[in-house]
Amino acid sequence: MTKIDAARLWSLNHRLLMSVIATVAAEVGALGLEVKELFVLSEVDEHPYPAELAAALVMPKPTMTLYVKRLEAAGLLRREIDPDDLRKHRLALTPAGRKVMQRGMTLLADAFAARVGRLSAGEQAQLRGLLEKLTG
Amino acid sequence: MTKIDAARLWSLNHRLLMSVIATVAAEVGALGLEVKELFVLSEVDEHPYPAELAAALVMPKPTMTLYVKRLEAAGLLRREIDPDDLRKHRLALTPAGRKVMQRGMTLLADAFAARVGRLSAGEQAQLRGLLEKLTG
DNA sequence: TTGAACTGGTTTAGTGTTGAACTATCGGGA
DNA sequence: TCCCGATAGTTCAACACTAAACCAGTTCAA
Repeated sequence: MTKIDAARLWSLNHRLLMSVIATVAAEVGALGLEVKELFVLSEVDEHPYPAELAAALVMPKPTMTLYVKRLEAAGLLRREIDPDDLRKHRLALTPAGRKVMQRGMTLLADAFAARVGRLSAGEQAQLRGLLEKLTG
Repeated sequence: MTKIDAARLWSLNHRLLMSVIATVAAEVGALGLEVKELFVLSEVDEHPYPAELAAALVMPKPTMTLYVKRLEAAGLLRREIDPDDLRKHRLALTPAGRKVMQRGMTLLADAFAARVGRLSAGEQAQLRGLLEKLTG
């Protein structure tokens, strides 16, 4: 694969993602949530500390502070000091937060699926495996 | 593939792209350019009008106004009124703009390729095939 | 123990982005 | 010809984002 081909693929891929975000923004907004906030919620189980979350989602720490604050105020997230390390704030989804997160991810998945419908189930699994290697 | 898996797939893809952007930001910056400005340059040939560009790159028109203004001021872009429709501003890369664009896209491609390098030759071929189906 | 270096998280101040409203032009129908 | 609705692009005020600096708590070597 030549360099210019890789750049082209990358660019198309980027456009695909931007377009999916734009498509679901309105529906996700109806849940009282922004798309980026939805991403935060979706990773809380796996990365329950703000600094971890920020690294996983590739965003600066102050931005995460802001999102966590908003999500907590909205009652979607709980936050408590970690007794083992008083610097850390352990995060957890509230029941409402989990519900909204699942609905939002379904919206996102639907929009994405509409575009990747060209791939068979097997191919989708394949793609997932490859992306996991790339992001690991 | 369940919906939640599709969401996971989307999330992985998104993280990959964000991470590549973060990686090249400094090098592209050395060219006197932001990554998003680079994207604008890369699409000018194909979409020579601001409104078209904004749609193609999925960004609002005022943002495009700003980028075009900056890129023109930097001497990377030329802008002239379209004689056939006085509302339109036809855009074209200057020689300097084309050079910078090509260098920037190479940086982007290299960063992408560095990650693709984790995959075996067979896996790379697989990935390429899948992405081509997705974006083709 | 102490304190220097590090990590988690927040605040602030400045920059970047964008929705809403605007101007100018176009295109088509009466 | 004269509207009227639509489109290209811009302006501006409001909002979102983040770099830099900061505080608090932890770790570990001396």
